[in-house]
Amino acid sequence: MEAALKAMSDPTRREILRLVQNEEKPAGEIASNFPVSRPAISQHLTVLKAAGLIDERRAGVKRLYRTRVEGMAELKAFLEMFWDVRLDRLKAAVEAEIENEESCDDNAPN
Amino acid sequence: MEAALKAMSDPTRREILRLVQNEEKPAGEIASNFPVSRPAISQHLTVLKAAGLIDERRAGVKRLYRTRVEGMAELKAFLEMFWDVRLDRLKAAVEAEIENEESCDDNAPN
DNA sequence: AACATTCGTAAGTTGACACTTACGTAAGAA
DNA sequence: TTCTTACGTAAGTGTCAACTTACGAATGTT
Repeated sequence: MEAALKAMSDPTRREILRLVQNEEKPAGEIASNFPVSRPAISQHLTVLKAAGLIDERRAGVKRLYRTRVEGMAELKAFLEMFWDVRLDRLKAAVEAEIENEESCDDNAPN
Repeated sequence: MEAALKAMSDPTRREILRLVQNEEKPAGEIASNFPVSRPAISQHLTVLKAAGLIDERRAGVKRLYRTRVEGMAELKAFLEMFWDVRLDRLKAAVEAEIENEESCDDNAPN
């Protein structure tokens, strides 16, 4: 999960995920969409695979990649959980913020 | 947005976000929850603030932090869009909830 | 005034990371 | 077999990020 979030934090890897979202694509074709070298993309694919966000399949001399739905679902669930705690409080937080803008009291906590 | 995702990819910063999710907390109290030094946490707070994920307020000699709901909502909307849920509706709903704090209906459009 | 508290900032170190070029490997074609 | 295609891996480099200690700034207290 930690690895998945870190993998997602790189823009190149996010674009890779987008490219292989619905269809398998060979590494070379994926790399052709980026200005960096093919080995660089290969390393990104390794990171994504280790994070459980993509699957690899060998077809002859090629290696086909595609997003791993389970991994994406796990990451999504983690973030949903992360936000759900706040969503409960979202309304209250906004309301509190509005009220604080109105009455500027000198709160001295502690 | 890039900054927000990168900020979220660090476990210490995620824990900080969790700590200040509902209430303002001074920097020192936040730092007391971690094994690293106080300046390290101060730097994390700077990163989170630059990413728009937390707000800072000065109260006397202290600095109070808490999550910035707009920033979190933006990041959430971005990720929702990423895993291709048709979330134009939810995004609009969240934004409406932030701006139209008057009409607090509990729409949960999934 | 002098001092204490709370905290950010400066400067330096270490390790991780994204990238490069060079090379190795596996599969199919000639 | 030999050659070519499609890759990953190794090794090295520059940059950035997370951390440390030392110090300074701002506020509150005596």
